[in-house]
Amino acid sequence: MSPASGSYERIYAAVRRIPRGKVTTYGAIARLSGLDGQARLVGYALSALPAGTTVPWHRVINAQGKLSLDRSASGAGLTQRIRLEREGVRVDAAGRVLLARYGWRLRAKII
DNA sequence: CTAGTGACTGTTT
DNA sequence: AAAACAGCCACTA
Repeated sequence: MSPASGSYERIYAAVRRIPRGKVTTYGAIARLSGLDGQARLVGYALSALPAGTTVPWHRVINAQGKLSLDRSASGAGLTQRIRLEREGVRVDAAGRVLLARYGWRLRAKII
């Protein structure tokens, strides 16, 4: 891998700013990275992360408050869930998180 | 160069 | 509440 694209670095930097025990959405990371409206690109960048990365990618979930990797609960999906719970973030059986309680910097869009 | 794809999102069925 | 649509843009073939 080595995309050599500066966008990835900005995305990773934004993800590292998420405090422990908090979560945020792909759209919010995109905005913090100067890539407003390009949530898809954030997901693409995270999928390219190496295995031993220090980037807290597990704190990034979708705008519906659910884990995007939840399906089949295997591999990364299970890892994300375990890491979140270890930080004190409660994850629903359906892979849902209460953004109203654990969300980080999600205002500034409503009204 | 074109075409297909995706760890997304908001709106409309 | 769940599914379908369309918009968005970088990456790969």
